[in-house]
Amino acid sequence: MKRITIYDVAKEADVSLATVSRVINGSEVVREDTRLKVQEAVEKLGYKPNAIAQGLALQKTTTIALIVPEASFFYTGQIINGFIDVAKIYKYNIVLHTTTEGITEMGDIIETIIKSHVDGVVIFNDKLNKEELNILTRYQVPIVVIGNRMSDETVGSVYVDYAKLIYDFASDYLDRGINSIALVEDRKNMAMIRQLRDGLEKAFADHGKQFEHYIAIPKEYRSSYLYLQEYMKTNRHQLMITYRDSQAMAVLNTAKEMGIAVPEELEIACILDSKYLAMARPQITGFKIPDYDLGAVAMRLLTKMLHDDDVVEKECELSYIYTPRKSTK
Amino acid sequence: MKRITIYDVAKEADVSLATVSRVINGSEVVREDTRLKVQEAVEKLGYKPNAIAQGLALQKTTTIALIVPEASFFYTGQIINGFIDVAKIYKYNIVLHTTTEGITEMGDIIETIIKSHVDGVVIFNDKLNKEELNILTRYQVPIVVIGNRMSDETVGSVYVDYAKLIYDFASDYLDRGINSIALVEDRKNMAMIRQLRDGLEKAFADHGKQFEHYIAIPKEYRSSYLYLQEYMKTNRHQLMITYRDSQAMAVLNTAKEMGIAVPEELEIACILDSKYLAMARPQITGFKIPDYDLGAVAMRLLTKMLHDDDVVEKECELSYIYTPRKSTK
DNA sequence: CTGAAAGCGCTAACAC
DNA sequence: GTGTTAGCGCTTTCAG
Repeated sequence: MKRITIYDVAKEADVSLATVSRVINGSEVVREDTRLKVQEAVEKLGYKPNAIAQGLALQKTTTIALIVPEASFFYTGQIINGFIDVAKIYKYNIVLHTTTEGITEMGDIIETIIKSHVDGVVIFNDKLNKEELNILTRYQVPIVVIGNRMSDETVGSVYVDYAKLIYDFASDYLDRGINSIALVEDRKNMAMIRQLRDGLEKAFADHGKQFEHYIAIPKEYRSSYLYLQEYMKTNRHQLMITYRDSQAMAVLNTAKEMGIAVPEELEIACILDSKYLAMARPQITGFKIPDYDLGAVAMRLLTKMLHDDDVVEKECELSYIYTPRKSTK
Repeated sequence: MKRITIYDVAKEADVSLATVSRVINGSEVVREDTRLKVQEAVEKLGYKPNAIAQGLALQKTTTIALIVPEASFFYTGQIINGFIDVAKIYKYNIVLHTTTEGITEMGDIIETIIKSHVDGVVIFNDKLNKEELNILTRYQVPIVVIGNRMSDETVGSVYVDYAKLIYDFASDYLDRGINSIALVEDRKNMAMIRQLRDGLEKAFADHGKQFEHYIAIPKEYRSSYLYLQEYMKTNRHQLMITYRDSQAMAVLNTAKEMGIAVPEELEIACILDSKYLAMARPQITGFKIPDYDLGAVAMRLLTKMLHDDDVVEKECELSYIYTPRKSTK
């Protein structure tokens, strides 16, 4: 069965292919009865316009590329969900790219994106260097970055100010004289951690102190849990802040094993909130990061950049919600 | 800056566009010096072949569509990861579609998929009726289904036999005279639950008994946790099996609150294993479902169907790994 | 209101 | 070896 084309429809309806094209694109200037004739033919033949050919002719694909890191798919998943939901509204298809450490370099992805002539790209990735964005820009692909604040002519961004988040949080503790605060790193997300560290250091500096307890989990440890067990044998803090839920749970479990009372002796807070935090006992304090919204707003911003020529607000800061639970006093 | 085409390169290198085409496609029959001349021009101009135009000319897009449910993105995320990893190997792009309850009907997705002329589609979705697959088949799009066993000329499938999984698991308990077994449903994944129920019923039947404790969580409950608390006040079982990790944790937490000893008085097992199961205390028994592999094998199967004309094994059953932990005796 | 024809960028016979 | 040319399926002036 040969795939049927606009030409077949034209013949069937006894009109020119130009007319068929007008009908399927909802052009106003077609007489009612010819429209019906065409629609019947379309129906009868089961014709579906070839998006590839349309893309070629129109010089636009109505698809946009989304780049995310392979890791931490739970958080990423929400971003994708938000993203796709609004992409749908605007009828955009989305092609998904993931950057796998060592396997798929960003460069290759950029390359295929350029070749595929997507209308725009949204990038949620830490290992993001300006260089690569510039290549995209050179090929005039509109870009929205998730997670990093940045913008210029063709790039917009949607982000949460993690530095401010942790600055405010820690300052409150420092105000109350609680100084032994530790931050558990996450190698998977260095840029994010960078921000957290900056915020924390600033909070300490503003209190005339210096931040010292940055817990970097050595590469050789398979899970942060194993290392934290080790670490907590010889180190005690009043507040431990982790990036991921799994790290917070590791700290909590270790504390339990060691008979450290949470939150009385040790308080725990996690940056990235998740439902699992609420399932732990005691429930762990977290910050609701608007992951879904990051995706949704990014896509929304992109459509704006695609359609409105006038200047729009290219930097969107989204806010988090502090969600105190039982692991903090 | 006008997007530069094969024609520009041809002019720059002073050859015909056919030659340029040969070079970029690695045709052997080009003389070395012309090849170099062309490559220089490509480099100088920053030329990237237009995949859309190639798609039109070649009648193939090297992209495949992946349909997943929006919900439960953790498990889904792994499938996507596996899927993408092997798609990369074969240089396929992937366009992602999600079926949102009430918002995006499968029908619409099928429609856009047909229009976009992807080379194949992989579907991981419960609400999957044969009807819709047939439409795809009619337009000769090769399909691989994840999760349901089925196949014919143009469709293959990759799945785990949940019925067998739970049959074996429950039988072992029944053999030992443990009959009070309950299954917690999950409304999000009815087809899966159907299988579990079938397996359980069969196990009971084969032991001359009847399975009775199917715990359906009423729609009005926001979280299964709230309902399970309620339920467990008046119902006691020896073994409770849940589908998701969150449900297992809800059962565990409730048991703790009520002073029910796990696993002494109540055993808990979860079908879909996750790292969170290992973080609970006691750690919860689960079955490692090869989610990543489901995605990877599906994509692998699809490429086979795309390239090899000869018959291949169209049904792949993947096996789970029983992972006993502290919540079972 | 409708048709003819010129592309969109690239590939693939078919010549030379 | 390399160039010419006819599509791939659709959109869009430009005539009529």
